[in-house]
Amino acid sequence: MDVPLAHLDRLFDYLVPAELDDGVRPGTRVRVRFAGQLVGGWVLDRVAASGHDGKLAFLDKLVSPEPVLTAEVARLARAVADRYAGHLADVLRLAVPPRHARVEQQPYDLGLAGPADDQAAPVPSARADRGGAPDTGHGWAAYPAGPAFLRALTDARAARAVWAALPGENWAARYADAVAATVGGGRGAVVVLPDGRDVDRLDTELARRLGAGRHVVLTAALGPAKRYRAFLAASRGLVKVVIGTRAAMFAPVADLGLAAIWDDGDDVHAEPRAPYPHARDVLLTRAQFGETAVLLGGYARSGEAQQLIETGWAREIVGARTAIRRSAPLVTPAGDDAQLARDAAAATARLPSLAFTTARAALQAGTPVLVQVPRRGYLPSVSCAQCRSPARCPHCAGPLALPSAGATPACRWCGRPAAGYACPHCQGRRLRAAVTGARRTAEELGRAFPDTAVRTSGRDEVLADVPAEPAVVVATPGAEPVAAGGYGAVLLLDTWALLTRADLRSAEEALRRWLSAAALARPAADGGRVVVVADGGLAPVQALLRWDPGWFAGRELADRRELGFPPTARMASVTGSAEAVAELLAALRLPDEAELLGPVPAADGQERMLVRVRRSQAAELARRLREAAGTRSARKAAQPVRIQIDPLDLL
DNA sequence: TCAATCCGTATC
DNA sequence: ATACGGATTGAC
Repeated sequence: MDVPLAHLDRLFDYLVPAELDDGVRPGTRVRVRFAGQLVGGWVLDRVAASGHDGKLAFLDKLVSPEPVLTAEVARLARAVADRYAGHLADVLRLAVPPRHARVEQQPYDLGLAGPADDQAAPVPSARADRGGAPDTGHGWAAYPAGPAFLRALTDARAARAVWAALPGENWAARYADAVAATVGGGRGAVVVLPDGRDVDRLDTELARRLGAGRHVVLTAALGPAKRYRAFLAASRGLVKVVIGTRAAMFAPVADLGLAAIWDDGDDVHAEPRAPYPHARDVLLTRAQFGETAVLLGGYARSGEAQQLIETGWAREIVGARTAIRRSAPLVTPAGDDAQLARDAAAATARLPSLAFTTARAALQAGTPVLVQVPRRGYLPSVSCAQCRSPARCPHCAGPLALPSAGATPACRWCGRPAAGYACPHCQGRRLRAAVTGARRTAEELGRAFPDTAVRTSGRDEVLADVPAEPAVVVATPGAEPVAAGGYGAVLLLDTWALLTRADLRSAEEALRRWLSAAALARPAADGGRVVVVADGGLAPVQALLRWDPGWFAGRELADRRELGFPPTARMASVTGSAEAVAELLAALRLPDEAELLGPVPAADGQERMLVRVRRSQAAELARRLREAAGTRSARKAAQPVRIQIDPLDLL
């Protein structure tokens, strides 16, 4: 029922008029009269008798006989709504695209050359054939646990893997291998990718592996008609493989054999609309319902992925140490320099000499150079003036901030002042504000390297690839083009802005971005060099030097366990006007041992409270938050509150 | 005594 | 939300 009220998030029985008897099937959209008005609704089931005591009304109208909500997706949506303390209707809005009547009438054109059968799915090739994209050339065989994982997919077993892609890996080809193996085993697959460029890459690889018309791309960027067409191809069972951005996470693929996501640490996987589900969580929930295999891959590893390994839920697939040595570029830090460390502005205004000479050598060798610079707009935060670790509240481990220059720092979570702060790492007592530095421009680099083409790839214009010729390519994280044959040098600049962000995940995020860029460099043996302008003693820098995302993720997860952060604990944030937040908290029956943090100011003069519980109480907390939202909405609360479970921005 | 209004509760 | 019912209030 499409009513935006928490306490009405339940089933209602309606009589079906005789003339609609055929069309009204589970999964169809209907219109019903509810509390005097006509609202949209979903047919979840047909039953002979109702348990409802009062008198039943008739359905008003069948919107379409197309059963767009499959039983599996309905169940999944309910589970997602429960986990995120949200409404089923909200999740269904995310799961089923708006109807497009014309598309529904048209016969679907698969663009098939001929009928393909599952048995003909190609076997993963041992040799790479990539036309441009870098590759290790060994496929899944480069990973000791790789072939067994593919076999499990072919045998339709529910293997669950966290995959650390080797530097230079053509990850899209490996995902295509995994999808082909799943299809070969007679089952379907859903793959979620961060952005359109990644979708294109996998699309190309899949077309190569499966042939035309065997898979479909589902992204919000397609627009309403194409999106609904792609959706119908899946819900009608015309294709078994759906790939796309997070819009694809609910794709109605029957008999799901593989749920996969690439680079799950990328924050674009978090849905910005209520109830704010994360694609990784949705896919894991799906996998738990069916006998579905899971593939979480990336050059980096998220804390959540690490948790899956440590709890034994998933197994890791990593390259052998020798394979990593063979394919990794040589990474050198350029930032131990005390001078650079003391002054962030100086560090970003000048290209350190090592970075400059490395880039020049790569250009002279006839190879392109990638320069990664962070996007603008990071939040200022406070860190130790001596060792630069982010300053955290001694009480609740929230981030400290300076209310005004020279003032006592205070916690942004619990509001407690942190007078006499001493850094837990180096005992330093002075704090520094880490403000956003000036962004290096492509023009500046052009001056540094005259006679060399400087290209940019970023928010406005994203390049997919660049040729194997000397050029300086300036890119923001996530927009790095793939270079034919790999980059001769990769420079990671302005690392300060990343590392000192007032964000729980800043170190993990920095490493994720660095590894993704560094993975595009040639192997060290072919001259591939990476210069990271950061202190070589920092953990994420160490992880990059050693190319060991697993080591870092393990450390990171241990830290989060210590501090009581997700994913080792479950947090919920309640945001709204002070009055609304107080109202919700008054209605909330806190689980035992739940911790309340805050209030802290949020955007637009709003207020935010955090609730923290152990993971074992996570479901109970979500249930009670739903209940509290229900009592509030039943009392016709005027002001809205936003409830988020494990929000990414735990400021 | 009747209607206008308020409040609480249910919404099939 | 909207709709309805029962209680409450106020004017004749």
